[in-house]
Amino acid sequence: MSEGAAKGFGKKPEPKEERRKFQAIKGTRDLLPPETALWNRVEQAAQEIFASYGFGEIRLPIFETTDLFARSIGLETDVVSKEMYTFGDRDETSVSLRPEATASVCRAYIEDGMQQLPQPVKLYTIGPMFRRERPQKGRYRQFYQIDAEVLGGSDAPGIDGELIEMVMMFFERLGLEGVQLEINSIGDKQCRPKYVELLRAELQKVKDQLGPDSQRRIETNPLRVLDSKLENEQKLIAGMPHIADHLCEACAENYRGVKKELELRGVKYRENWRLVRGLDYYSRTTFEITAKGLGSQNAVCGGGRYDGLMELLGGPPTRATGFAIGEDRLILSLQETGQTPAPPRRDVYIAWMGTKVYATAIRAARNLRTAGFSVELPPVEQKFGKALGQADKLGARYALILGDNEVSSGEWTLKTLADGTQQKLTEPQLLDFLRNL
RNA sequence: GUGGGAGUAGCUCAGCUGGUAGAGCGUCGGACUGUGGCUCCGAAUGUCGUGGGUUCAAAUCCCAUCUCCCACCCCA
Repeated sequence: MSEGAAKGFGKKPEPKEERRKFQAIKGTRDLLPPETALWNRVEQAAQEIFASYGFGEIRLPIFETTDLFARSIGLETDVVSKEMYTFGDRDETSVSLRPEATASVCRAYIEDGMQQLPQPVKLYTIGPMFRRERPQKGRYRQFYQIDAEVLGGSDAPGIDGELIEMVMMFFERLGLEGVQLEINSIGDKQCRPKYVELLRAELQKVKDQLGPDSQRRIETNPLRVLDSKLENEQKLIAGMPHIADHLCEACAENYRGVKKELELRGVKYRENWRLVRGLDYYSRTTFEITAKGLGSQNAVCGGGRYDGLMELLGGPPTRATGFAIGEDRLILSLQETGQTPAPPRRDVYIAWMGTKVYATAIRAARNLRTAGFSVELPPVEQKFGKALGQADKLGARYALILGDNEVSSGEWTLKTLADGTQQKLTEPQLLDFLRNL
């Protein structure tokens, strides 16, 4: 081991911490069986469905230079200004654990020359993100996102429509309950600034009736005031101008197109003119999907179009749209509505006794496993009654009984745990029998 | 970053107005050394989240701190 690798450990004297209990860092957690089976099921479904829409998987670094995120997400956003895990690398460059995936996908698109591929390029990625927030229900400091992006090509509403259809299809396949899609258009570089000014002016008129947070946002980000949940602000906000009435013709046309696309695809949506996304790079269509059983952090998916981002990152002008699913929340919702995975089972538990049969037991286990069965082979000899007890506790379907009698006669005993019946089978018969279930 | 609630065995929790820990479940062992689920018996495991204070005496009262949960905020 190099000296450098050891640096930083055991530096400060630790007086009397001999029996220190280690625990996971705040906001992080272990995912254990059987819950991990549910995670796998979700990720497999995503892979299958996304593949059917022509998406390929991209695997990305978990950390990047800090300015990639600062540039794309926006310096003023909470995510960048106070929630990133940022540290200096050995050579002083500032790097950050990724708080989301879109910036990295765009970086990769440019860096790996994906403009050369047939457009649009459709990518998805699944993995952990990091944000230093106060944990609560459905919110962790390390959380998982299932992310999909459509890069390049046109801004045809069909692209947004298909993307949204895909998530909805995914949720439906999983049996997610209480799914609600909300959409909005927040305009583009042409029309949004004008609307923001108008909104700011209107908000100024009622400034003294707003709370301190909203007052501050009149200057920093008026759109966010629309997001406020404060009871006494609702009436005022309801009277504010709607962005839909102030979109430029191109944006308005595009928004109509997206809604038409959703209707064509039978996707139910609700328009929410107050839906504003928190990340700077969004433009035009934005959407959010909520589901049942989630507490106050109830968005399982958020996304939208970000046509200007690629240029901002030094790439060619490239249209793009995408979404991120909060996998932790998705799974939470599935669990809250009763989708609990069964604990792992064994097909066959091998109850062997007598050192003479051990070799046979090992061979049987290997052959059964090769044939695709889940097999438990106790590593030491046990009392017979206990072995069956273990088989029972592990939820095994069959117990393969191997003792002197079986080995000498060549007729093995297979016991069905559910009803207690037994049968004698030769080794080839056993495999046949199990295969034909 | 700001509030509220909670930390006692692996899990769920009891422990009244201070007298240095208990139940159920689970785990393991036995009754039952070639037939499991039931029943019965037995065992192990806690510096009572951590540190300090009050007291002859603290799981219990006081202060601090950490962690978890929920909400604000923000977002997936």
